[in-house]
Amino acid sequence: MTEATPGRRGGRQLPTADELRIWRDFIETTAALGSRLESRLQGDSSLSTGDYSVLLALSEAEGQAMRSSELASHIGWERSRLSHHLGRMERRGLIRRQECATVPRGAEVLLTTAGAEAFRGATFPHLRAIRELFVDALTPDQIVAAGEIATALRAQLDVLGKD
Amino acid sequence: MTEATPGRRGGRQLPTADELRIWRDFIETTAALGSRLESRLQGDSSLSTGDYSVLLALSEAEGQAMRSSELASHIGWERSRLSHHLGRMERRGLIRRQECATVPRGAEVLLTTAGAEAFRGATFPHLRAIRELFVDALTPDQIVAAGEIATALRAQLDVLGKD
DNA sequence: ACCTACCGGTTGACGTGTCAATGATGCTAA
DNA sequence: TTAGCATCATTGACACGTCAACCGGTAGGT
Repeated sequence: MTEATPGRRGGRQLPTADELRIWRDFIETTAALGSRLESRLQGDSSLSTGDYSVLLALSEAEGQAMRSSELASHIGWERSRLSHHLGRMERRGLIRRQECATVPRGAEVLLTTAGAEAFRGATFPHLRAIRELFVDALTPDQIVAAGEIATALRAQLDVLGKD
Repeated sequence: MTEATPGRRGGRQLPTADELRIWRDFIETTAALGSRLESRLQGDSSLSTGDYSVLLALSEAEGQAMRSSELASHIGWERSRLSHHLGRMERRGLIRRQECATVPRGAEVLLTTAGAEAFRGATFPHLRAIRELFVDALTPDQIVAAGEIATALRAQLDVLGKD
């Protein structure tokens, strides 16, 4: 680097103009990509990506059922978020909740037939959208690079903690 | 199944397992990055990234003022979204709205002193967070690659249209 | 036994985003 | 002129997320 003082990364405090431009492109484009996926899924199946995550997890679970906390940590959500979301999904008939026999004060979340059906109908168009919007947009090298970038960013998020 | 004829990219319909894993890492990590930035900004300045975008645009505008529509297209928001957001920012005293002299039906959005001050206080910590969470996480090559990936993804979003 | 502390889950308040509908006002064409 | 029509902005209804408070129950320590 061009810095004289050997602080961390040369002691530079702020991003350069180029770095900032790339940052904005990157964060805005990935956000736009996410919301495009969201609206594609919505149009194809009337499910949100949140619904999809929940249905995917339940579909793969034994007995198409999971305890609420377990489900939350499996898909990486806070319990409160999941609880609100399950309420909305229950109103739409996609899942059911019932007292858990084994765990006191536990809630068992189960997939309904309507939920399973909605998930089956959503899978193919969703994966196709991922191919069209992500895989087809990039060269194989870029896909690999995207994976490495994600790994590096995740590592930095982890090392800096929740501060 | 559906593919006796060679479609594009060898007729492959769905992403491979590797592509899907990278996709998930990528989209989840970028989303997490965005929300970490959000909460850093919130903690440092009590502003959201939405607030920041609005304040940035107004700060750079002549007379610290802009017409609502102009502002919306400048930061790439729908007008309805902006209107809701401006309502909340106005309640907090960050901006003011008044009838526009030049354009009939136009609303002029102006930065208040409190808004300008909040923006000044937020800038440095925000840029520092971008450096820590993004720039410092990646090698220079990866930063360049991230820019190229963003460009390629954006191009694909544009070519596929709003469907 | 009692107090406390945690644990699983829910709830309410509020900020945020989208969509569709609504004013309010100019522009244009029959 | 007037009947449409586009434009600028707001509004209401709703989905989604986070935060903090809460409730009910189990477990430990005294």
